[in-house]
Amino acid sequence: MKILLVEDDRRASEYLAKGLRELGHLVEQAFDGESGLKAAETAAYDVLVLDRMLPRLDGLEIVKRLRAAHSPVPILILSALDEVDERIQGLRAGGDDYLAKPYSLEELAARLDALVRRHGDAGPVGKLRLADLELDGRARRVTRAGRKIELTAREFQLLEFLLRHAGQVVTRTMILEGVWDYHFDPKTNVIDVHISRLRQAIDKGFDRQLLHTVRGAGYTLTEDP
Amino acid sequence: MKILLVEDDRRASEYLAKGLRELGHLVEQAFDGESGLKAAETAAYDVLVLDRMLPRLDGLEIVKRLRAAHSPVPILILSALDEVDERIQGLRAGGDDYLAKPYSLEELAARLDALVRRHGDAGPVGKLRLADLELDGRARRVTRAGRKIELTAREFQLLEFLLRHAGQVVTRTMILEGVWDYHFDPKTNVIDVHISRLRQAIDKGFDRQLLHTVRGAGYTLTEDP
DNA sequence: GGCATACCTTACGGTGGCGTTAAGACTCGT
DNA sequence: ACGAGTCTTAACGCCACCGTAAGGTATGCC
Repeated sequence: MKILLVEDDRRASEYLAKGLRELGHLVEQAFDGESGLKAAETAAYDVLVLDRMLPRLDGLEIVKRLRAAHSPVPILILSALDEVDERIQGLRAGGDDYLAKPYSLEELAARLDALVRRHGDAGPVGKLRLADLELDGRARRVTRAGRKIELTAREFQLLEFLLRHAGQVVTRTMILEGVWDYHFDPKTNVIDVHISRLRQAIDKGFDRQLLHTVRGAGYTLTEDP
Repeated sequence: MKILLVEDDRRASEYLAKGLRELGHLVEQAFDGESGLKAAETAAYDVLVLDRMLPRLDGLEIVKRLRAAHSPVPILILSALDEVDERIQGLRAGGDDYLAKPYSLEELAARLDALVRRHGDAGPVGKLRLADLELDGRARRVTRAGRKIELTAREFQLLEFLLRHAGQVVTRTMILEGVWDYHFDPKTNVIDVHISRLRQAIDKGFDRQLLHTVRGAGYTLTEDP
């Protein structure tokens, strides 16, 4: 999923970002409150991770402003302090969860999963499914009709993205932003190539095709023909 | 670990208890506040799970009394409500974490683990097993297909960590945190080396490989090919 | 039908992730 | 203080994966 991480400590930020990326998430970073808020307002994230103490604009202040603007995005707040009062302030400001340093990546990831799940569809943990195609995020495993399918990292990300938007048409631009984190047109056919490979992997040899092209628009993953 | 579960809804209690036991925990149950408090005062638990609303003695009241008696035991509070005020009250009373219904067993278990870990002692030791590979934490002994396998301390820790996350992908960052207790990137290939050695030890000479690489992500221990 | 556009497929070189080996640093027990 | 066992670092080679390009195929418009 797409995460905005706002943390001024460069080292900590890189560390968390790397860890989250390893887990298959798409992470964008901001290093001060102001740019963090701007990013949160501009792009669509599945969840925000905010440090409590930030230069230029405090973490809690960001939360307040976003909530004032009726942004429903789930927010997790990081803090150096494990004081009850700290946590309470975080929640009162509109944060959805709270994690005290030193945080373990594992716990952070688990809470993010839980937050996002609670906020959206209450699907079971990390499992996406369409017809007989199943994707397990935690095990990084894809099966179709029970048979295991080997995917590369990119292919996996792509499939995950498509599954998250199953039934709707996803445009190339959406894919570029959601999977590659490109905010511009690369002028190449990267997407086509990966879609092609993904198709081979998940649809080849099966009767019912799941990955369809919508000419002029993009692609869609659906079981309806 | 040893868990005290105080929940008056019989059905819910049984469900949670069963789930936690399946995860290898030792669960004792109380069905009203009074007996819950008494149990908490008498026996030593690794963690308490309290329902917010309880007959005879409210969950929050139990927390307050235990804290007043300087009991350090970590406490997680369950509640039907996800209101901010509810959560705040729980924390203010001295609870360490808060989980709103509907909770998933998985999330509950994860939070309990996190709570206990944060509170000090490292994980409990029991027996872990995957296919014909068995690890006995107490005896510090590993066997595969009945044959003893000699491991160094690090290798043992590493294997234990992997076994605890059997079936899911563990990233390098997770391993660094869980096994080395590094919260930064050492920029070396320590992990690779140890994985390599561990592989030699547990997989070499066996038909079915258990330790698999997930390129771009990390490693996974699983019996599925 | 012809043309243009959009899309698909295949091939290929570069990159970087991974595995292994070997050598040096460290730790602990004697 | 020495040595055996263990941990970590570094070097090096391999190969899977990614992205680009190029040529082929389908689709829609006139």
